[in-house]
Amino acid sequence: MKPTIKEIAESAGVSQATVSLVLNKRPGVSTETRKRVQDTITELNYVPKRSASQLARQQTGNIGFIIWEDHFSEIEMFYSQCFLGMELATRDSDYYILLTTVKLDFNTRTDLPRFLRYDDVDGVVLAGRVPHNLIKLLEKRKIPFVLLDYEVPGKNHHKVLIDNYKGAYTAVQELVNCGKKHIGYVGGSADHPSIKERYRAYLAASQDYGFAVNGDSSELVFSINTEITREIGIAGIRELLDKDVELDAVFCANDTLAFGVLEELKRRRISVPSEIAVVGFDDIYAARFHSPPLSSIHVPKMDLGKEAYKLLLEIISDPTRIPQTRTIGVECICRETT
Amino acid sequence: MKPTIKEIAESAGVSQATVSLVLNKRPGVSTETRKRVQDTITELNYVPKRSASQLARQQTGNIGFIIWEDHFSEIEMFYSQCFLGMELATRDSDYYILLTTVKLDFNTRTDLPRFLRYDDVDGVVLAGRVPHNLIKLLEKRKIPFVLLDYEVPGKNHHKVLIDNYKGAYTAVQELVNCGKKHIGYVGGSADHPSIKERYRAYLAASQDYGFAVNGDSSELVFSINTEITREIGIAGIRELLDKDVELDAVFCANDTLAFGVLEELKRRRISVPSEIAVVGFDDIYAARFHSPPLSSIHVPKMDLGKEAYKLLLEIISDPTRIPQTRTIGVECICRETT
DNA sequence: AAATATCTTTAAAGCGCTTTAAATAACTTT
DNA sequence: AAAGTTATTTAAAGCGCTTTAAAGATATTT
Repeated sequence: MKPTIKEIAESAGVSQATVSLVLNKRPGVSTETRKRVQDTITELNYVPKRSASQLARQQTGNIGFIIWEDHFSEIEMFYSQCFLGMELATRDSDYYILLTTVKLDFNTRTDLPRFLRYDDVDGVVLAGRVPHNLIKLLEKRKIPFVLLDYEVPGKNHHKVLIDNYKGAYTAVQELVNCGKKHIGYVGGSADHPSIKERYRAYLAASQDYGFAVNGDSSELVFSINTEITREIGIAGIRELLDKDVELDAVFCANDTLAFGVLEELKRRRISVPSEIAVVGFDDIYAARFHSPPLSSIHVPKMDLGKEAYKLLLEIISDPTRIPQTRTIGVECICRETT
Repeated sequence: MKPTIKEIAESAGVSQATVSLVLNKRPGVSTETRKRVQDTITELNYVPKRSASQLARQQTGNIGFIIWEDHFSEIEMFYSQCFLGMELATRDSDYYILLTTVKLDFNTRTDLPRFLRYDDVDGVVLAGRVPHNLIKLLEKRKIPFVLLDYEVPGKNHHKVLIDNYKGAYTAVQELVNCGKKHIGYVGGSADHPSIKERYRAYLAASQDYGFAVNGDSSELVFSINTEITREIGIAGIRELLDKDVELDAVFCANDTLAFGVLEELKRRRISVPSEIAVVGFDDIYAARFHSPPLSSIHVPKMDLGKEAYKLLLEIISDPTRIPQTRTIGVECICRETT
């Protein structure tokens, strides 16, 4: 049988309390005793039992990771990578992560993740778009949580976001640096907070670099409020092209759109990037392997997860802390479309 | 404060033991008492504390899910989907799944997942290719485990596999049904157990349907033992085409290869499927969206996970059980390349 | 040297369940 | 109606830690 703290105490000739103290690296133990205990621990190959310490110290040692099921299965693996980054970050703590998916139209009563139903977590990370009633429930139950790459307009939550504004601005700058002067915008999901930011940055850049005509770049913009697909990208570039305004570059709100744009450009035999340059956003896996390889804004997904975790830890240790937003930087990866 | 079993007992006018009995749906409680207890439980909104019951009953209630980190990040999401299926399956049990990744060249001493280091799991699922020293360690420690879509040649482990043989055979049959008579094979990773099976099935079918010349179909085969990529697919079909044997269809050991094959076919302006039909294996996400959409063998990934979980439960409850293999069926999805 | 302050160490209670063994109640048999 | 069965119920011990309050050592002041 595995040794318990009692065996260690006896074997080291001290009390259980002392062993517990050294186990948790707490002060109040003389250096010699500490060493002696340490040694018997390694000698007897002792590992403390989680359930016992959890019970005694009244915490679960788990943190939940909740994600909309469609997002998890998504080909881009954005949130899976965030999860991975977080998992890596937890490795030198003693938190375990419980990953689960939820439906977007989920019912607080019937669909609640088990770890919430049984109060088995000390905190929760909500990745991407999640049901608002879930968020409300967490607030009501006073369970510490942080939003990852998501925000509820008008609400003040702890969250970690990617720097959409800076990323988009950088993307446009890249285009400008390529000598482009008439930079269009193709976007979907117009009410998504991230997309809004990207659009806002585009607009600002269009002012700053003066490719807005009389302060108005609307002629260069295609923005629609439907789910983002490659087809939307195609439709977008078509509209801009057919409008017959001058156009020598396009910033796309994300890579999927950019693929659509490139597809249509190829169909029309418009050369990229010489005639029209393109840059996307997200730097999804396929961007690198696309032909031509797509220039895009790279998002350090693992870092997002790691940061969410670090923030959550802070909230857990001080639940009264006022909501804060942490922003993760991005960078432009230039490939062959610029 | 949340009520404990003691409050429930008092409120229902019974002993803690009785409450525990009804909590665990165990016999030995009269129907009326059971109901009364049940009612106070719901009334007081009681949920048992996990750590307490775990401690008392000496089990962890966790099961580990280990996957090679490269596999987890893979674009096909094969194992993530398995995980999802498993997670779904656990929802009406009270097991939590702890997901972690390992490096393939991992060191048993330094890289051991925490839940293994601290004995925090009742069982483990190993998804896909995993380090053999990990497997050995689990055996030595007598931790119940099942392999998911993987096997160690010559070793007898509990495992759940996809029916590679049947799938490949079905694929070839599909080609035969299309009226094809000279069916080639393009494969990579020749020493991978799954690929071997697929190849074996191809060979058998070539006999059965008589497209092997004098019992020898080697002229129609391109098989190489390197990592599978699209380029290998291209190289494969080139070799077969340039050999100048009759060829009117190709079965590819997986979809990635098939994409390569289709690319080269398109380049050579060979029409698909009329001149050469193609079928892949795995039915990855991109298969459906490829142009033309690829016919492939669909693998129910969620079912794999679910089955692994069910098998693991059985092993946990009876660790002496002799190793068994469970096979998950597959089906041919016919799209536009056949 | 006595009194006081500081540092170590520990006895013991408590966390919230499960389970065993014994007590009690409810039926059946003689 | 007493004895024997069987079905219910429960007291109490135990799971393996943490933590508090107090005791015991040791060092510092008067």
